[in-house]
Amino acid sequence: MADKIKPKTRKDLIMDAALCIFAEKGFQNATITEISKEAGVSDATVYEYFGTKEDLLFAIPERITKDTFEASAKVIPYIKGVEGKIRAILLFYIQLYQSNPNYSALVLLQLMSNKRFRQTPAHTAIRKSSHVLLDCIREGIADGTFKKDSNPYLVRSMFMGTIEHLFIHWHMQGMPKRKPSIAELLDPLLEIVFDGIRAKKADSGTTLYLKLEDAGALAKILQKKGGGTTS
Amino acid sequence: MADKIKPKTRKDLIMDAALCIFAEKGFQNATITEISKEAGVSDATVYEYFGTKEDLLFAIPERITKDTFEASAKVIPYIKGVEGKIRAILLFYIQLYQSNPNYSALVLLQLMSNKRFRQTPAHTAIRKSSHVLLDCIREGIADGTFKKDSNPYLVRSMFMGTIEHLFIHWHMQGMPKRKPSIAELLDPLLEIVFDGIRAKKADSGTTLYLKLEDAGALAKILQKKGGGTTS
Amino acid sequence: MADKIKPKTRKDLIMDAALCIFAEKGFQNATITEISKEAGVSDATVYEYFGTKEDLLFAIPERITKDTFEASAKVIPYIKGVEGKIRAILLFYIQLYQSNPNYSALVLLQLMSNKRFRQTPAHTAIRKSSHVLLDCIREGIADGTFKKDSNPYLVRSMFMGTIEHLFIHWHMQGMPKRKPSIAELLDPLLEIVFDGIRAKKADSGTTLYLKLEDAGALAKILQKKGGGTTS
Amino acid sequence: MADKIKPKTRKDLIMDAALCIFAEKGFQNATITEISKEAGVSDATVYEYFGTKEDLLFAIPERITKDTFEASAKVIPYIKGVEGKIRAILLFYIQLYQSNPNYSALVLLQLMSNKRFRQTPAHTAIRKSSHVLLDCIREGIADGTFKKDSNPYLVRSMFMGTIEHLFIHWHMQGMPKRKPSIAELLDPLLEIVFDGIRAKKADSGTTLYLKLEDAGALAKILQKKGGGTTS
DNA sequence: AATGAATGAGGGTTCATTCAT
DNA sequence: TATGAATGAACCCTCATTCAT
Repeated sequence: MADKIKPKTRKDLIMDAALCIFAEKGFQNATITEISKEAGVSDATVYEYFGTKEDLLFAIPERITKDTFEASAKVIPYIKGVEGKIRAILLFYIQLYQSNPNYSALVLLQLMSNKRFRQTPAHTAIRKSSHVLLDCIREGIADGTFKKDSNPYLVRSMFMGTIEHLFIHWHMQGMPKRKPSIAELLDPLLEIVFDGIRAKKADSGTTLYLKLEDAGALAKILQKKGGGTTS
Repeated sequence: MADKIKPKTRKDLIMDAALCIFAEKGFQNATITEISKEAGVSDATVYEYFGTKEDLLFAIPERITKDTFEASAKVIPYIKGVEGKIRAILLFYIQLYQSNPNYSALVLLQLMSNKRFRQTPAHTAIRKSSHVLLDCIREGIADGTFKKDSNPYLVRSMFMGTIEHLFIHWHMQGMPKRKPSIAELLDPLLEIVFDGIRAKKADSGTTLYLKLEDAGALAKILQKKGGGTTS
Repeated sequence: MADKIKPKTRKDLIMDAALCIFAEKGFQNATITEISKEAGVSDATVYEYFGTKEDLLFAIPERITKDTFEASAKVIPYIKGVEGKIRAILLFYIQLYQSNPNYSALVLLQLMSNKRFRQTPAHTAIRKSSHVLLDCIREGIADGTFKKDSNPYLVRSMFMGTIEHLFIHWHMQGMPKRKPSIAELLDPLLEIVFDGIRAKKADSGTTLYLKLEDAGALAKILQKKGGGTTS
Repeated sequence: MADKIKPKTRKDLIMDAALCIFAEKGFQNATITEISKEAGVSDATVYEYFGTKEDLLFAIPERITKDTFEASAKVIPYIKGVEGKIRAILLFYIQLYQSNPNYSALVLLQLMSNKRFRQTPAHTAIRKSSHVLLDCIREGIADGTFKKDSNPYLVRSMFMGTIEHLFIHWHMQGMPKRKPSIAELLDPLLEIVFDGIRAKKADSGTTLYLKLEDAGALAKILQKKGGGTTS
């Protein structure tokens, strides 16, 4: 456990400064001079490490995204059940975004709408992770956890869209302290979606939805054997 | 109902051109010269109508958004039931975005992350509409349509986030023809969310989740009186 | 003879200033700021008229060269005899170079060694003029004025090379007043070259080299047969 | 004749690389980084040997020019007759330029128009050689080989200007294989110039120009005493 | 109302050169 | 001696914006 505390290299300093400035003022309104000053180096030094202002921009998520998704990929396989896997993936996202607000501001507000970003390794990592999520959903459909007629793309958009929407609004409002933090909204979110797409079969024996006024009828049913509802 | 076909004013021509260029290249990468050329006027003429480039940017959603939400506001009151109202509101959004891709590209990719946009009349209209949606959700909770413990903010984010996510991805992929158009995904989306937040019983509103192997225990409970929840 | 004195346009002012600065300091060492200041306009104004610093460079000889060679082309046809034509062409060059030292400095010292200049209209005009000169030499060979075995390319290089060499050295020495001006050297130059390539006799054209001390032997030979020419 | 194969020093490597790059892209468009990479050393090493980029530029012709003109100076005195001497000097130039295209490109296209180059030792050597050429011409005038009224400066410019012109064009056209190589044009060049400036006196007894059909007349003349022609 | 013409202000990028190691 | 790392100093070029006509 002997931690090698890597001393921050100049390259790291520049990226840190750039993340800070880009997140605060946007890519176009940030200047190299401002970034280099924040990093404590000269303009020219920035160009020693990054060919272009845009290269610098794209280098930032590359480092962070790579680390995160590698960590994510190591954990996911150990989780059993698609619902648990999905929860884990989304939790990674939320924690990444929440623990590094500058990063999430950058990705969600600057990069997502940048077409050239779609061709960077960082975006490839994001896409890959997004694909893992999609596969989990498909797996859930295949193994009967979720309804057969669920649209996995829609479900993924529901997860990612909701989370991104929450973060975007959080950022646009100046990142106020939230009573229910966004992480705390994950389970309610999952509950709603899973509840909406979960297969509810009587005989297979998973879950039962019933209304209490049917209690009498239910009692009878139960004495015979099983029964369920669907939406 | 004699339609006044308004002849396109110079102002409209400029806004049309600007919408087109802004959507295609982004606000920062668009130039006034390019827009004025597209509009068939001179650079200086643009400044006759709009004080700054940003004023021009903000003027575009103002016109469109206002019209749309006025139309929306007229229709909503006539719809009975929160689920129907919510559906109507979201359909307005989707149709607006889908029928005017340049507009949705502008709003979703350029404006949403612009802090100054939040202080424009156009954003006020959007916020108002967003508030109507929130009110519908709250109404649904209050009238027992939705579960008492639903988080209306989360639910709204689910609706809006999902729809925006679908449109953003559609734009980023070059707006391909989709097999299920985004409009066609509205009902599946609603079904999942409503199913996830709908109160399972009209009068009491509590919900019971149980597993069938507890059927025996349940039968006893039911005979006494009761109910519980599981996730 | 009503002269329209064209007022110098801004474009002309810029080109004049640029010619001046480029000739003095060289293309690479001249700055747009310096030129625009000399022209009494702003940097940006230079770019209103010329897309690039290099465009500005190439625009200068275009104007001058075009005028000169048009004038030249009008006069040449009226001159009879290839020697007269050649003299006229070279005189045009010399007068152009001499009356506009900045221009000749630019062309001879900056542009001649610029590969991209070779693809400009100005260079096309120069090439055309150079071709006219070559044609005159060929014509002289064809019509018996010059020796059949003269190499027209070499002869052209002798004319142009000599003139350019004289001007280059004149420039490199700071354009001193010359006792024999370069124009005054034209006739001596022509005399030497023409004398060297002129056919000594129309019909036979073989050449004899002999030394006078062999006069006695020659006399005998001649009484038997023959006679010849030398170059 | 035991050759000392000098191992290429780092300094030589750098100069070789620089010659190569300068010739190809021009002084201004070449970068130290490019040169040092080509030489296999670091940027800083270049500055170990050469104070500035321009020093490096000027160092290149110094080495080559010195060697050449020393060799030239050793040979010339052994040649009898000014025409032979002139021929030898020009042949040295041509062979130098032709055998080392990068060098000639550098000298003719980059250095000739550089005012500071005129103050370098390399240029002094060139000037010295040029002066030897001038002295030969003067000697020819003085000893009656050439016409008394010949302008030695003009004659020198004719030699040097023609040769340089031929080489410049050869370079600007991408150094194509020439049918008559430039070296092969030397004698035709000399023939034309010498023919144009050679003193042609009957009594002094040098050369005779005559046409064969005049043979009869000539025979008579010769029996009296000499005769010549002029242009 | 409309615009041609002009520009101030600024930004990204390059590169010769330096210097501690 | 050799160099990796760093930078100061420019320069080209862009463009939103202005204003006289």
